[in-house]
Amino acid sequence: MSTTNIVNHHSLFDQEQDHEIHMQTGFNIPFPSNMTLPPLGNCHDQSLKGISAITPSSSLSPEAANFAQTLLATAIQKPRQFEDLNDLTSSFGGAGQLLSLNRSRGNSWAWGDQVSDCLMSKRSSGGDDHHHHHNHHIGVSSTIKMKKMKGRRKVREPRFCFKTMSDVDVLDDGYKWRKYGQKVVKNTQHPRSYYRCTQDNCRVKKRVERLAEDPRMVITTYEGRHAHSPSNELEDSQTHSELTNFFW
DNA sequence: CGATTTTGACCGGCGC
DNA sequence: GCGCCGGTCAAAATCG
Repeated sequence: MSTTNIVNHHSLFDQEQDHEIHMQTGFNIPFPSNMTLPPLGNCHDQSLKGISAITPSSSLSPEAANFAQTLLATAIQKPRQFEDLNDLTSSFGGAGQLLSLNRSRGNSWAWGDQVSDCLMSKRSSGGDDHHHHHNHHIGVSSTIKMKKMKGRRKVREPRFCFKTMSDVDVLDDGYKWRKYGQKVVKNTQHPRSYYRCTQDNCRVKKRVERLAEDPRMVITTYEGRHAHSPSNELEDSQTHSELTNFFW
């Protein structure tokens, strides 16, 4: 077992000093050493540029898919720690078949390319770069400090997205969502939908769209972390046990 | 009738 | 500055 590092986006402007951004990582989970995940590819979707790379789905072995499935469910529903994996409910075994998983690396934030440019140069010169090509890492972990740009201090919630082959647009992830917007995406006929977690005081958002090149693919992007567990009752949490027990 | 969806308005960042 | 674009708001419509 080696370790896979799941990377979430953390972009925090230091509240006191105006000068630094800290990129942080998420968490580590066990990863069987005899399994290889497909290499990170590039995301062609303009709207997702900088958010993450998307892995080619066809090269995913069943084991890897199963692994990724567990991974995703864990990341979504138990983002903070990976203990207590028994009551983890994976809802991806139904209509939506998970084919690929991708982790975010560099990011281009809403306020411009300065951040991502700095990030990229930092990465290419930094010592963490070799991790990119390591088979047993989905993502990369590092802590980066960089200059903050002028003006407003803003906080970006951690984000990650994944790609799914699915007929249904919104995958049941155990949380309850309320749609608050829909926009047409340039160069595709498929709209993008915006959802917010219905839990009070929970500002987690997700958006769902279809890949322009392959409309069978659904791209789900999560932003933020739930400060609560899935409010839905764990009515039939036994049907996913074969998935969640793959490793534990 | 409360909750959710729909859908155009609105807004801020960015490029020209 | 202006227009485009991604994201959000919110009022009306719809749902259950």
